[in-house]
Amino acid sequence: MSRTPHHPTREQIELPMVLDCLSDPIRLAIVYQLAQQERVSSELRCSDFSALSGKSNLAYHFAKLRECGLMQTRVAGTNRFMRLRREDLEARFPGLLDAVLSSAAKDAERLPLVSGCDLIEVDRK
Amino acid sequence: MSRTPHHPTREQIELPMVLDCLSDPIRLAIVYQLAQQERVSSELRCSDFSALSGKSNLAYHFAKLRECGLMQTRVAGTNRFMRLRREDLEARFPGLLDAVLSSAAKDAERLPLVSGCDLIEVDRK
DNA sequence: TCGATAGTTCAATGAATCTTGAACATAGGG
DNA sequence: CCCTATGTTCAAGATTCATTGAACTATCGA
Repeated sequence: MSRTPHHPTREQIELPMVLDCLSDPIRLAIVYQLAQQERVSSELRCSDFSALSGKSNLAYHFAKLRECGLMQTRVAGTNRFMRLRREDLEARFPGLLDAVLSSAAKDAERLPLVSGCDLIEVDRK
Repeated sequence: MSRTPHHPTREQIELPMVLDCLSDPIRLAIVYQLAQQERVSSELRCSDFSALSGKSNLAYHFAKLRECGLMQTRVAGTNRFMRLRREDLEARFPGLLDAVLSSAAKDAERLPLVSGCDLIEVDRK
């Protein structure tokens, strides 16, 4: 559990995998919330997403989001801090992430996008 | 077989379904080829995609593309003419389709995007 | 009317996916 | 040093998905 999880390099990011990752409502909500958080701190803990599903199911979705290159995990003590790989995504597929995010924002009422917690208070490390 | 297949209304188009549709390489290739074709005629027959897979598998993917609102089918005799629902997509999720298409174009070598037939000669009806 | 063509529909199979709970590993606080 | 909190991993289940071939429908042309 101590090693940093595997992430693909920028060039290894594949379009179908990215789209497939974003097509799951829970993962879309995770990415959406991470994007919202970028204005404040750019990182969130796993437990910040507990409203979306159970721990073990979230770990499964986190793994998929890492494997497809959408986000990165930094291990710090017993916490994992996740952040969007925005620069890599933008270099690889310009405009794609923002187009998906603004589409998701437009449909916020229909999607399980983080009911309640708009922005999360941050005070860490 | 004579009735026009079901299509969702503009407002019924859902983001996760659209992304899921586009995450399949064959469907992405279909959409990509339809977009290429827009410069010439905006419509293609089912058989124009026969390089991608067999007839019955293509019918399966066409159905998914219709159900999620990405394309429309017009029945004309024994042919079906398909075209992108670009205006509806643009109204619903502005910029999304173009972002995906330009991302696909950037990765054209990695994707099964219509080997060979760049643009298809059109002379119909 | 007969035959060929264009697509769909159906059934079946194997693969992949999502979800859950239990067990596990690791770090931090008393 | 124990106890707790944070996440991961594993096994199992149910569901969905992609692919294939065969059967079918409907239209057009000779």
